[in-house]
Amino acid sequence: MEQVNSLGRTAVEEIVQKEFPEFLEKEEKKEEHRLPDLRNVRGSVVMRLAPSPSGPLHLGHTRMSILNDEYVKRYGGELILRLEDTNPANIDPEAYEMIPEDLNNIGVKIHRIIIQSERMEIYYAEARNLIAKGHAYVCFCAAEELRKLKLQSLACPHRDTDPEKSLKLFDDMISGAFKPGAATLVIQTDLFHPNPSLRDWIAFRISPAKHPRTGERYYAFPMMNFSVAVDDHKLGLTHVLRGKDQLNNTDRQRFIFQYNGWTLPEYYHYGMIALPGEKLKTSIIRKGIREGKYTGWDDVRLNTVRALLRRGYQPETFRRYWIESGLREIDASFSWDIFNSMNREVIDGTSKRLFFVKDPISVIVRSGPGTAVRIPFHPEHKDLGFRELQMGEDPGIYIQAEDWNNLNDGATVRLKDLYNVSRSGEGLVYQVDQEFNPKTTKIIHWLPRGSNEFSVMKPDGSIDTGRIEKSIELVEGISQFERYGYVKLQKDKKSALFLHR
RNA sequence: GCUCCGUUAGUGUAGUCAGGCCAAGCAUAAGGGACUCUCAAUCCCUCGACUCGGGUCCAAAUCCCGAACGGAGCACCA
Repeated sequence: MEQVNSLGRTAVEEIVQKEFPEFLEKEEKKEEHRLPDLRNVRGSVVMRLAPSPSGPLHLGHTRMSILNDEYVKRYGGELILRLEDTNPANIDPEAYEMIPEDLNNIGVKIHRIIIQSERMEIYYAEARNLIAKGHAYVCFCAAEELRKLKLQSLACPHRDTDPEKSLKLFDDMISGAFKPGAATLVIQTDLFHPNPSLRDWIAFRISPAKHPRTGERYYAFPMMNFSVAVDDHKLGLTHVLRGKDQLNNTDRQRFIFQYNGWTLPEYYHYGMIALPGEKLKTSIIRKGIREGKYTGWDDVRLNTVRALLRRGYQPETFRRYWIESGLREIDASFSWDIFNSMNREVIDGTSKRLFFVKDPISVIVRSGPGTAVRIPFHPEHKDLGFRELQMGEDPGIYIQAEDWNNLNDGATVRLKDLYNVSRSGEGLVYQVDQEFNPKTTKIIHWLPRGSNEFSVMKPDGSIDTGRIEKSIELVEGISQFERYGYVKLQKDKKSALFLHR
């Protein structure tokens, strides 16, 4: 093995090519992760994304977005963005714009946008339809009361109201005859259903909050289980991808399909993904932004799509990650290690290298020749160009405090791409004719005195300060600061956002 | 407590529907090495898993039963 290794890569490849061509072929067949086929696809598919417009999309949303997009692209058909704004109390008017933007930015193609608050008459009509068939009734029980009865499989006093009267009561309800909380429309299912959460469930409730889009036009709003079932059918969905947390809801919605004789879409319930770190609820972030704790929805500390894109994560990375995660029903935790590694793979080849000296200390190099060095922006992609570090007359340089502290008196270190120096007291001394051996001499990066001040904002909220090469003027976008990590440069060229190592 | 779902290495997954080619593949992490004037990238090697117990079968990660563990739901939220 050692012998083989000592040959170097090209030599080994040549030998393998000559002697064992079949190995190389096998190598190329390396399979990409592929999503499983969907059941019962007839020609094309119709699928949907159904976020509630309570804020912009976050990391968790990208999974369903990418998966749906992938399948629609595979089979052809339509991807519908359905904004579920039937709870006026939980709507951010700006989200109607932010969500399509976020989707577009991660490369998800939306064919049609549906807004539920524009479809209220449809829901009312379907509700009347079910009431008339005796599948729903207007209930005046208190929330607690109804819950208690259901747990005991007992009917509430309003369950037997005849359809005629229920229809009248429903019209009263939506036109504002009852106080908030006083009346609901309940779907009749089976009081003896073994799963208590499937017994008679609420389809409409009164919501007095002013709706950002419909104002005070509507007084009673459908619950998601009702509007989702109606829309999934009316929009002709063939396949529905949703989280496991929706399993009970799927079962509830089946009743609507069954009562109407509608054909069910194919449902898939993928497992929950635990996002590491504190789970920040949209409402908490919004509050934080208002109070100035966060700079906005794209604050580097947040896991919103806009924050992650701003830091330099690539649309391709989201896609690869979620395709690899697939549709499994197992709960898993999100792995930043793997996510970052995928992103690194996407960006490395085009990320220009720069020296960023964190916590710089200024030291003098005695008897060093004033000189300039020319370094490629990328060690393997010389076509990305070169940058220059100019020592000039000033014998002073910056190195990282950490590197200085690790350097014993008399010890030698390599100033990358320059020359060797050794520590002598509080300064460095140029080492003439010192042969450089990377195996024994540690390499550190450095900057000529006079380099620009710079700071890096990190996702944990901390800030690294230091100095950056003047040639940052020639670089934009994502850069790799050597021995530090990948960052996204800001337009001002005075700061960057930390991406990952 | 009730209902439903799941359980492959530290992490993410392939394989499970149609049992044998799985003494379990890939990625990532970790350790070692090659290369390299970055602690990056690239390349090589190593480490490491079918939750447990029964059953069916010539043969089980794969089918059946049970247990344990984990998760989701049990809202006039979505």
